[in-house]
Amino acid sequence: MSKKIVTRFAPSPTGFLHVGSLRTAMYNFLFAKANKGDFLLRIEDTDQTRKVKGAQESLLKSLEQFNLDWDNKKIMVQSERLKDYQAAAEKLVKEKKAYNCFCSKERLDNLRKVRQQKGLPPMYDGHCTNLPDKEIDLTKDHVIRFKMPNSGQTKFNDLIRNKVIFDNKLLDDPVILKSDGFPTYHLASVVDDHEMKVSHVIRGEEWLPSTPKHILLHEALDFKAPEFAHLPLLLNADRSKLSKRQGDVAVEDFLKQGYLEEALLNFVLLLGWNPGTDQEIFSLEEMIKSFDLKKVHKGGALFNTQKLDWLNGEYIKQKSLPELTKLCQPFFAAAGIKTDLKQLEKVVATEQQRIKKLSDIVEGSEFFFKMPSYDSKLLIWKKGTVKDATENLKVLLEFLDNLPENQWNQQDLETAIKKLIEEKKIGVGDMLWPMRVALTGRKNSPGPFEVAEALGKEESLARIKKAIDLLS
RNA sequence: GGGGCCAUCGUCUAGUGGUUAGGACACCAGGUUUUCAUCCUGGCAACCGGGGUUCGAUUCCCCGUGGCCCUACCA
Repeated sequence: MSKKIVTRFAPSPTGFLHVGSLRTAMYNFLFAKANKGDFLLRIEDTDQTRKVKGAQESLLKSLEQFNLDWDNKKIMVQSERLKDYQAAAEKLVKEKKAYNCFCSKERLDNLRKVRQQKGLPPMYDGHCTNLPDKEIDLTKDHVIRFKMPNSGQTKFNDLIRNKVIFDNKLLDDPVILKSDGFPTYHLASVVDDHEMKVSHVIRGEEWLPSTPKHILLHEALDFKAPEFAHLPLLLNADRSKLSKRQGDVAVEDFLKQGYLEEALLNFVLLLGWNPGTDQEIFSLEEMIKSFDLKKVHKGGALFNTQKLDWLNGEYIKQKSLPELTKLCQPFFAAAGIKTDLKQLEKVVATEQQRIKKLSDIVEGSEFFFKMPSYDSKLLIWKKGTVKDATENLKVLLEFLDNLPENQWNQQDLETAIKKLIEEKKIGVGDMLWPMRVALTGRKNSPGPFEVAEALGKEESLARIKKAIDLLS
């Protein structure tokens, strides 16, 4: 039996969950679950300056919302493990695999500038590599740098990209321990991945260039390096790495707009992966069943919400009415519309097939709560034969007035009114168009029968009366 | 500048040493419908370029071009 599969998601608590991170977390989750392994969580809060209050809680909440449940009860938090990183760094120094560096920020900035002007790679020049012992004063500000080999190559087999090769002499000596005693990503992630027995590191492509450093670090620490898989990036419309300011990137933003978790997850799943079949809609269980890391793409994918809108519409159509109503309620509330759930359900029913996002529900159904003013000309059907809808509306009004209350539902209304139309030899549209406009005040809206039901008899009759007044 | 990664319709993608290069979204047209939406039918639309290898390359190799990422005491 081969080793247990362990993956991890390791976000930095610097803000809300990013859609790209959502995909990374999901792929890690799916790969682990597809292989009966563990999906672990770690918080990478080693940069004190970028840490945002509440971000960790928000990240966890988002993952829970998407049902990406992690397996360890206790989440590893890097800021609580400083001693381990320091010990690892000191061990490397003792073994001469790393060294103390006292170079000031000014010196480094200048070094970079000079080297760049000369057209050289802006690497560290090794100034502190072989400092004599007497010049080492550990009470002074310093960092620890990991010494990279200056010859040979580091190769590894990326699970998505296959063989990747780097020349060691082109690798910079990375800082692994900062002057504030915190580790950098490189050290912390290596120490932790080993500690957590991570078997597969699945992360964004931006980490590909530093992977040789991580492999060398594992080796220097006598750790066995995990497998690596570097995911393609999510891109803005201009093909740059997906970022804020070109639109929403936080998962929360999308949820606020009325995208459903299932739809967002499904959408992001398909950005860089597909099962090789025509299936496009997946439950989480189906995702786990079909997921295969080998089928992940190499090229980046544009984050284009056109297809997300479609997917979201599909998921909305699949919802049960009570469930959808509950989901829509906050959007109504935000618009100042407070009605009981039963009434709301009728309204939502008229819009379920029509909306792409939950937020569309408000704009689509405003007329239920407040009759908009409209031009009387709108009551005349352009394709119709009747120049004046007044007569038809009067017939309708009288008919509806006499319709028993218990027949006031979409089905019975439709049957009854269509029968009436036939008896009176009125054109279907000549009757239904003005009826619908009378009820909604809109050029486009749900059908007249469903609207009438949702509105109720009293309000429907009142609106038809008003339409007749408007015409005379 | 250096290094790495990548390259099929507008977008997400399938796929192959010989295919009418397939699907989905978007778009367009038609049908259904009182309107819009839904639904059904149809249509438009792609293998970055140049060299090889080969009887034959979209597919394999090389070069180029383009895009992206990295090049921090950020992750």
